[in-house]
Amino acid sequence: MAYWLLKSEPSAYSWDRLVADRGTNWDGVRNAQALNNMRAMKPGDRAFFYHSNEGKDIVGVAEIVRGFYADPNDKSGKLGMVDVRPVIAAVKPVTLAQMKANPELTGMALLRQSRLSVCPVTEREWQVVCEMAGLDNR
DNA sequence: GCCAACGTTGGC
DNA sequence: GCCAACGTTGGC
Repeated sequence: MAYWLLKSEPSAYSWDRLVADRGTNWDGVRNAQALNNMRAMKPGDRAFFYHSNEGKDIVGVAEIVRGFYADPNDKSGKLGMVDVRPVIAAVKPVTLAQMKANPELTGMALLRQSRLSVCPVTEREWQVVCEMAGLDNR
């Protein structure tokens, strides 16, 4: 199983909305690198849900329930989406500042490439952040 | 194929 | 609101 991080501005689509919707199609991604990360996603993979701009914190864990598939509205054939569902909210949201301050997380893609909206997360990083979030390695 | 100009994201 | 760090576009 692989681990990921999905960014969303809460004003555009928040964790609360994901919970209320019980899941959503993660579409609208245009960046090539982010799309490549999405192509590598498989059902069962887990992803942190990160609020950008407002909050700047990881607020929950989501699960990939359907791997990458083409966006039917995209003529270029390059765009696509995955389906996600909420798993559990963070007991304690983990802020960007906290992650930056943790020496174990200096290599995190989120910190190295601030503009990448779909980031890979290593198993070690996943464990560390879960612990910070008050989630016992979920 | 290079690179300047421009647009976008997202932290501060 | 500003700006750094990208990505994209288009002229050459």
